[in-house]
Amino acid sequence: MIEDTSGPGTVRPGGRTARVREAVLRAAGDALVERGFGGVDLAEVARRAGVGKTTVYRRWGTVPGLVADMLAEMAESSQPRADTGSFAADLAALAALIRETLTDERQGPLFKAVIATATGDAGTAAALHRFYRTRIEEWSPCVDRAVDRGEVPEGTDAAEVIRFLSAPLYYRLLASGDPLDAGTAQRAAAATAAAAREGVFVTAR
Amino acid sequence: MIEDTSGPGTVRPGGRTARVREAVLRAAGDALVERGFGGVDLAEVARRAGVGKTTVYRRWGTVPGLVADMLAEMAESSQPRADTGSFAADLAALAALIRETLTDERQGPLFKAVIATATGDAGTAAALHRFYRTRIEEWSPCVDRAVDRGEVPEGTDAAEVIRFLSAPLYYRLLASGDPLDAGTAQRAAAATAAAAREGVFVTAR
DNA sequence: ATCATAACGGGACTCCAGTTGCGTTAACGG
DNA sequence: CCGTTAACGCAACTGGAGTCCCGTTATGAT
Repeated sequence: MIEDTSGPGTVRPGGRTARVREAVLRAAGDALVERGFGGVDLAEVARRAGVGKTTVYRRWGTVPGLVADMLAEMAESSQPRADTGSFAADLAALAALIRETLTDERQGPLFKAVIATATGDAGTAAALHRFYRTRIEEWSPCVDRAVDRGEVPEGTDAAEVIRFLSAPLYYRLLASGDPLDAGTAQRAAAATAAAAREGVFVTAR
Repeated sequence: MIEDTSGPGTVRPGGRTARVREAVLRAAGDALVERGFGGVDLAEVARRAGVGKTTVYRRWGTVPGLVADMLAEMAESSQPRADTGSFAADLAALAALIRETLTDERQGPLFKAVIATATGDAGTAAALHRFYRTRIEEWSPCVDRAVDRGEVPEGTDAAEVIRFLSAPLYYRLLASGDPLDAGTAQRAAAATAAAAREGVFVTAR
């Protein structure tokens, strides 16, 4: 199975192909929000995107394939990062941002559907993990600055702090079903800050 | 659409019906573990359970319907609760137990699949939320005892403590994909204990 | 401007998940 | 033990998701 990369075997990501991808990903997102993973069929996505269904089946093949491509797209658009000058306030801002995202009328159901898809497909799972890795890296500087300011101990694992902050919100969204109110976000920030100050997230070295 | 509950309209949960339910739920669990939600069709479940597929379609109708019934079953079998005499140790024991469950070869994939199913079906979601409510209530006494011993402040919300303890483990299982190692469970316990001691989970009253 | 071909689109076709109709089994009340 | 009927099982049916074939469009290189 050796691929011939010589000759005029070019790829064509421009013009029409890009437009088709954009339209299909948008339609797929709409379908996921409305029906969730499981209620999406590619034929309908194709119709709503104004695209031949053969195209969708050929390029993406399955719903998980489509979702994986969506996640690659989502990982590129970056979020604004807070910089208040205080560790606790930075964490509170991030917790509030995550809460707003997960309670958003569109984003909430979309994240649910995407995560559900990832539970059953290795490729989608890999794309999802890449997405969270980039998001976590974007916010890590908040923790690193807090270390520099002496608010939390040297050696604190920034990524682990962000994960612990996010976790309670995702837990409610996906598992317990308890309301995602502002108090929960505040508690998540306060709990993470308290634990970080005590050195719970210091990496053994 | 008024149902006639009078007359000899009896329900028959005994004998054969119970055996069929047991066989079908087990087969459904196996299918969920192997293929995940999305890769399960009721016809195959019926075959593996040694049961007519009409029966499965009539009693449960859809995969989410089946999963909701599984969750009702799961909510009944209770877990052993630790009682070490120390708040930190109790939390560590619970964190370790959750970690073992989620990394178990069968339970891990099963929980993933069940949660994925719940994201797309209100009935399954309700059953899932009931499941977690009962589990959280089972472990709440650990926190209440800690309050009695004066290890954490009066007014600490036991359910919220348990949720915060569980969350990091579920977050890794479902979202970030980072390894669910023993250290993570320990950090979850330590972080929750630290936050609880500082009164983060004290309910405003 | 021209050409080779990557990528798209329409429509017929297939296959099987889910439905329906009806006969059979066995649970439960008497 | 017997009768009623809830619940099950078999087999035929159907609708639409996913596949295939082949013609069309338009991209990118020259």
